Amino acid sequence: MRNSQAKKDENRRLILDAAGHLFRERGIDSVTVADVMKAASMTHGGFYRHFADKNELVTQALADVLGNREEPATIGAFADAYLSMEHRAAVGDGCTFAALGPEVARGADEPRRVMSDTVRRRIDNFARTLPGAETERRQVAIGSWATMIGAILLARMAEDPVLAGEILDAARAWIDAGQPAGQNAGDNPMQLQPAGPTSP
Amino acid sequence: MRNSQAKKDENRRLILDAAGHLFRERGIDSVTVADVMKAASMTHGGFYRHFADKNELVTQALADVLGNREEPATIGAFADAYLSMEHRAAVGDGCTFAALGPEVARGADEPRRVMSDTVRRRIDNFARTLPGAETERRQVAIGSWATMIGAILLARMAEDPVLAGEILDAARAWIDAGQPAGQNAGDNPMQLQPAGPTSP
DNA sequence: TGTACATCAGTGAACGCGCGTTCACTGATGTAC
DNA sequence: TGTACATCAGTGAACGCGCGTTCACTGATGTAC
Repeated sequence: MRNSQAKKDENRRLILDAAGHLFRERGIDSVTVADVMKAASMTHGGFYRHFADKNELVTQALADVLGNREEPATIGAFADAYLSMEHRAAVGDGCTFAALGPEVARGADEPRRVMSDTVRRRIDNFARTLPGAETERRQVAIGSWATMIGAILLARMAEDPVLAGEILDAARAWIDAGQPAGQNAGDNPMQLQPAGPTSP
Repeated sequence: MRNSQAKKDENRRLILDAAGHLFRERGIDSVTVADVMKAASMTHGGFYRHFADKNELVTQALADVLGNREEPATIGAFADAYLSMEHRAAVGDGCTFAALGPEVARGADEPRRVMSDTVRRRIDNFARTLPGAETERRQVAIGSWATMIGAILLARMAEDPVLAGEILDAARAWIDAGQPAGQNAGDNPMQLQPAGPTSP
């Protein structure tokens, strides 16, 4: 039962979306090709009509999820969404760096390169939206972003929601304190899906 | 060839050390029981004289590595060691939260509880060594720690050592900027092995 | 202190299962005329 | 425009391999007397 090219493209999108969510939610190693195909409403055999192997899926799913950005306008708005209990809970829809950073960093070359390139681009873009001198802008960009990633990680490691909330709030205040007064202008390009689950 | 109790205890220590290093270096899922036993100079069959299953090893190795602390005296000294290219490279001897946080956070209950409890304890201990009012101390403790964890993650994701170095330096400066002037007193209890590889 | 025996730490083969991947098959799609 | 045929997207069984775990075995350790 051959499918049309349009249907194939649509199915490929379903596979990438399912992979992007499942990988972030459960980790790359723990998600099987069959899991992804099932979430995309297909059986596992057809997978290889779309990708050479699992590693190619990982690479493309990462590139896909790291490439699709449309972001809140200010660093403050971004931090508010990022450092929220909703983002803490929505791992599968949340920040890819926080969900998969360590695993990708020690993994295969191609996915690692995608993530590495994205880190550089994000820092550049983020810094560009900040005021001040080059060095200080990059420092604030890096410092703010690192704080957010570390804080969401800590908040997810902490099982107690009260402690998790304190961590997120403290990080939010810490970011404000670290910036020269009167910031929060310009949009930024950092990683965050639209709040709340959006797919499988 | 039965071993003495002393020899058994010694072997158990070898297993825990090997596991602590291998898990951080390659991730828990990617390290097999046979890998750990081989690194401890034994064959895999004897493993179950020490642990009921792999999950128990994970739990105990985490408890072990998260419990053994003797730390630099000041937050500045700690951040200097933490935000270094040496720590970036020494994943297997480095911060457990940065290496395994996401994987443990989404994994089995017992290891997760160990890590969760440690997060709370570290924040408490860290805040205790800082000056100022309670709220501010905890904010600085959480903010500094989150910055460090996020920064080492970003530095490891970035393949380019120059960019990695910039990230670490910027985070270091960001931490100084975020603190009320004239800090850096008291020791702190955060996660970092003695610099440089120490075992298998 | 010596002797006889039970225990049990570690070995290495084996088992069962789940995973990534392959393959024969199907029938709708697309193309050549 | 219609017809004949080749293509190929997706199916589901099967394969090979590696993993966690089990097990019979070994012989040194520890214990009872």
